[in-house]
Amino acid sequence: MYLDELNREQREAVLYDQGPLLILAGAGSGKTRTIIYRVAHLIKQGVSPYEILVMTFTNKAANEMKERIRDILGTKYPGMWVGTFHSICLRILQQESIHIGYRTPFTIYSTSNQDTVIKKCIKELDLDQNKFKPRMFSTAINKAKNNLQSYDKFLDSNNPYDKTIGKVYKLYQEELKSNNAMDFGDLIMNTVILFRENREILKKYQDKFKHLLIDEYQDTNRAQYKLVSLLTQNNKNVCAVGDDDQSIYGWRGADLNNILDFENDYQNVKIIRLEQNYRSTENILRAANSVINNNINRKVKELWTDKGIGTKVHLYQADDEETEAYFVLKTIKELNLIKGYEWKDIAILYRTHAQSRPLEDAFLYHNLPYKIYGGTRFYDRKEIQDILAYANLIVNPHDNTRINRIINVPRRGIGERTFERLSNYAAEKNVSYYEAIERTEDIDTLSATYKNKINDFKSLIEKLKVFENENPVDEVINEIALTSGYIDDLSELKKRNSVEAETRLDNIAELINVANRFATLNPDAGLKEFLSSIALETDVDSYEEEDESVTLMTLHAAKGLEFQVVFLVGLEEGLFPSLKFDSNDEDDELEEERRLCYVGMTRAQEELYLSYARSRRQYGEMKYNMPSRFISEIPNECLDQINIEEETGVRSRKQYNKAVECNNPYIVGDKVEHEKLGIGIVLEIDEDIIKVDFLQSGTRMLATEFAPLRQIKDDEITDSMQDIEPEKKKAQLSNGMPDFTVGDIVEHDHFGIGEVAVYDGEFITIDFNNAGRKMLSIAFTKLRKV
DNA sequence: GGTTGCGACGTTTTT
DNA sequence: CGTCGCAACC
Repeated sequence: MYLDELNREQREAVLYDQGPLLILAGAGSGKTRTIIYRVAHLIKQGVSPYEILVMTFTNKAANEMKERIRDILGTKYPGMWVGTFHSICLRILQQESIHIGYRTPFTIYSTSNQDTVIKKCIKELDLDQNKFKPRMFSTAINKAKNNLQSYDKFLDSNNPYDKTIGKVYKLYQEELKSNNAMDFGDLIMNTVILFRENREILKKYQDKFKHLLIDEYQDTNRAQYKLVSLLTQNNKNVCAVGDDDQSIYGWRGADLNNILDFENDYQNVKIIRLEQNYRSTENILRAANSVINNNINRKVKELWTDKGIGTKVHLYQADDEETEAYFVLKTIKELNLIKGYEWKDIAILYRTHAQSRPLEDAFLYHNLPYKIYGGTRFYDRKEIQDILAYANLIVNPHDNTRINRIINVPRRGIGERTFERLSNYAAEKNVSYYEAIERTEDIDTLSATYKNKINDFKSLIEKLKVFENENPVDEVINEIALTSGYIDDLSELKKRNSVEAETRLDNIAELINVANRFATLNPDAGLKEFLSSIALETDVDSYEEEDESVTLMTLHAAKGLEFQVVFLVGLEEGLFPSLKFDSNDEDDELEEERRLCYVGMTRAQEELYLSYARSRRQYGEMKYNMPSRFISEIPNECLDQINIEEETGVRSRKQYNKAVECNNPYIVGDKVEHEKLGIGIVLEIDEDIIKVDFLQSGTRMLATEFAPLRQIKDDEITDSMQDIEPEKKKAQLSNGMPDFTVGDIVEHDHFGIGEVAVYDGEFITIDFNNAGRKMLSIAFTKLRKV
């Protein structure tokens, strides 16, 4: 009996019969299991699969659910709707598109397509292209759609900036409509509009879906929230599952209040908390719990585990991003060799994609198999977008943006002027580009030569249309690549630039593979379905557990996954948490960063490594960041500091066997020798000025360019030099600074006056009146009690 | 009409 | 450090 496999709370959630149910499921508490068992139970109770709707945020989660429901019931239920918010809405809209003025099939515009259209709008509105970047508008428009706001609200605004947004938004929307295209935001918003304006259609779906289950409810935005509430107006069988501590999509419009206010939105809500964590050891969980405990805006809960204490959370301080990468590499090799972990058991998580590069370099150089998820997305590659533009055109010929993209790709002599004449005609007659193409004879401005060229393009598309009717999708893609001349073009290029052309050809081959897999799995589906499915697909969806390689991904992409070993790298102020917070510490955005940290830490089952670098290249220049405040939020007894001081510096840099280029050769903590002033330690660095604390003569500011300084290597250190540390500490003590306690008012030479917030003997966190919160290493900091 | 070179600019995170 | 867009070149 499947109920035996559940704990008490999980079982209660599965058996709870009618009415709104909120499952607050902590990280690793068996959330997915609970949902699928609930679905299985409903079906066993006689609920038809047709009456169940399960909505998730990622395709990966949706696929996993489908698979596990099938496993547990032993049959496949094709009638059950399980999918992402976007795919569910797409499915509804494709059936009902006529009611909102769209033709079926319409096309979906991804982020990059969106930018293309917006760029065109900016041009058409004659806005200063240096001042107005497409990104500003796409951000604003997406945000508006997430909040169900139309352009009217912006146009009515008194704020000139908002007015401009309104103008672009409006034109953009008209452009989409005439291209018969929708962007991601439209998929949700238009479904809500459809339901609001057509009561009988809404009723149809309300009647159909007797049970709604929503995964990751904490990530719903206003539009998604509205969608759920419309569908559940009459029958309140809504089961929302989520964890407010794992809400990490605020920037995408996710509203934490949707989950925090669930009890107020519905009457007689049953709340079930899943607090037993089945994933991590005690040390990891305690560390994660105490980090997230610093958030104010949350439902208080405390996860527990019976997995045993486990090893402590490891902390490593690196000199720079390269030594950090080397540390990760070295540790992974040891874990594999000594403890027997496999590559696939290990993940490296970071805040931004850019951080993957040094790791990738190190892994490549030392032959460690790895796989990076996300980043430059496969479907965003130029050649893929080009081929898919043809495919989309076959399905939806009114797609002007895509005609524009490929009418002369590869080159077929239809230049800018020719295209302009074509588009002018289309604008004049108020027809789509493709309709204009069908009527080239009417376009007086075109000479016979160019009419012929356009006609050739037309017959290319027409032939592909015929081909598409009779062939599976992978062959259609292949045919496009061939007959468009794209392959020939690349083969030609290959003679001159073999690497570039080679990878592009490989990518096209991979696209054909993807199409082939799709055709095999969905024998009844055609090109239209294939295009919809990949429009909503991301790289993370292709994550495969069987892969024999180490996983690299962003923290966002890691949600929902678990690994035996997790490295969380780049824990530095300014990078993670990413934004520069001034004095207003308890900020929504900071709390979201902290949740992200919590998500990352709770991915680990057995070993968790945290690391930060004292210096890091950002935007091509050296930055010296403080260790992340999140580190100081972890209790000391859970932490195991691998190196502070003895293993940093020259030695590990040498081990990495690579010259570190940098204008300023010093980093904080380096030991240096001055011709006259003797031996000292670098305290602070500001561009090419460094502040050095000399043993004999106190602190001095020096210009690295002129000062007769040299760095002392570790192996040169003589007995007397090794005493630098104890000497320093003694000096501090004799200065009348026995110890600090929280609340002490202190003065720092550079940051000024502040109040001690956290102090653990090693690091001290101070809220400076002017400089904000800083965490400083006590060994390198001169502080005076005031 | 296409290619190459230079300067300005910028980074979270994704369906 | 890269990429992107633009301008001058072939």
